[in-house]
Amino acid sequence: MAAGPTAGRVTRRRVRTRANLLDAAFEVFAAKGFGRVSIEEVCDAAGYSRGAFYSNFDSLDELFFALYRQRADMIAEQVATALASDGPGLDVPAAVDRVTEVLLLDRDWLLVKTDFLVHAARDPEVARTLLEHRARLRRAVADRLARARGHTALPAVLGSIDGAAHAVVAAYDGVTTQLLLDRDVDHARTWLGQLLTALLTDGSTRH
Amino acid sequence: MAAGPTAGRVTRRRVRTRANLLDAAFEVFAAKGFGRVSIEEVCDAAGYSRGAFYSNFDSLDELFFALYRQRADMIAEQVATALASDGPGLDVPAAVDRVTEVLLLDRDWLLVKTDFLVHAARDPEVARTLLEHRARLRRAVADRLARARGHTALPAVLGSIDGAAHAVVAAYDGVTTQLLLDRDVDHARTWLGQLLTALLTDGSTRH
DNA sequence: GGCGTTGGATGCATGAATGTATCGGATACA
DNA sequence: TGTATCCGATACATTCATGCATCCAACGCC
Repeated sequence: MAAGPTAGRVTRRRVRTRANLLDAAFEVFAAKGFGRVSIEEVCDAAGYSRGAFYSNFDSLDELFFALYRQRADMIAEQVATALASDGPGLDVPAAVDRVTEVLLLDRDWLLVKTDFLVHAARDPEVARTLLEHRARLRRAVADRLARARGHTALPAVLGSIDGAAHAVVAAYDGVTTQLLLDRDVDHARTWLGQLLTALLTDGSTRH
Repeated sequence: MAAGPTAGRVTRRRVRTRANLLDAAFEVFAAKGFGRVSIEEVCDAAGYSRGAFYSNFDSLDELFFALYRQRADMIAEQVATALASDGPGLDVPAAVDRVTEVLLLDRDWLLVKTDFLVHAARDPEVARTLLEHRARLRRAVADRLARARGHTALPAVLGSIDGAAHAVVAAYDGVTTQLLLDRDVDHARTWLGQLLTALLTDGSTRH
């Protein structure tokens, strides 16, 4: 952890600069990628000097980690609230629309998240954080599916509701990859909708 | 492009060192990630000095690009042959097994591929190369599905055979992400099998 | 096997990023 | 308003990677 006062004295100024550094870092990381960003670039973008940085963080890695947590928490909350509302029936298209609005909101977040994935893939400690985030998303989905049980059928191949939730996250990951490459957000949204429909609804209409 | 002889004279030695550099680069990139690797590290791993590197490549980026093309071609070919064989009927579990054997062969390739994705996401030129690779995979899958038409039903939500092929690749991407995080190859294989089954076969058995 | 060409090794100069130590100004609290 | 503390700026030393220019050895071709 960074230095910080031993306990009290949460200086107003400090939280502001910390937030500014995180915001600037998000921009810069999204634009150039974690591996190609220097500490100084972040500081320049935020309008501070390196002294400010080292006063708040120990390394770029730590900043990156903090940044991910901050944004991931935000997203997870938004998804949860987007799914928590309305009754027991599951209107798949409507629910999908609401969720994709959040999950595929901006490409910048996907870029940063994928950078973080690459990071996590080589550090089990970091991986745990990312897995937790995914678990939160899954839980939100599973909760929603559980309330819809009996109203809507699920494919048996996926096993439990938990399996279905896993599938939803996998579909999200798959569409993310495609979106990162073709930059077509609208197409990604409809495509994710189709995928989820294929996975979650009765697919008896076949050809 | 790197210097290289003006035209002829493809020195035997040259191709060998180039191949050695590429192999070493694969190891090093997989282990540390593209963003954290220096030219000298690659040279050390390959047993050459930087002079050899600059004689064969102009930059780390170019080496990385060449490395990706090399491996991607290999994989695409393997997948195509794994799917081209046997008759018109589609035995999903068997086909899936054969393909996952290739696609989820080693984690190192997935690591490098994801690094490359991050790279491509910020450079449309590079993205095109990756999209071509994915298109080749899709085509192999679509060809296989086309031959199975009439023998097996496909979900209508996915639209055409091409849509189904897209879905297969998306599932692959989704499982890749999960595998990078939990490092459980066996689980990833069975999980990919379930997903593909859910996407491609008649899901009339529901609960 | 000799000779001209090519490939790779070595040494050096340059630029950039990092981390730290120190200093001046802002901030919170009495 | 005064003062002790904290925060961020500046300057510096150090390390590291890069790219080039030069040199020796291996190679291909006759």
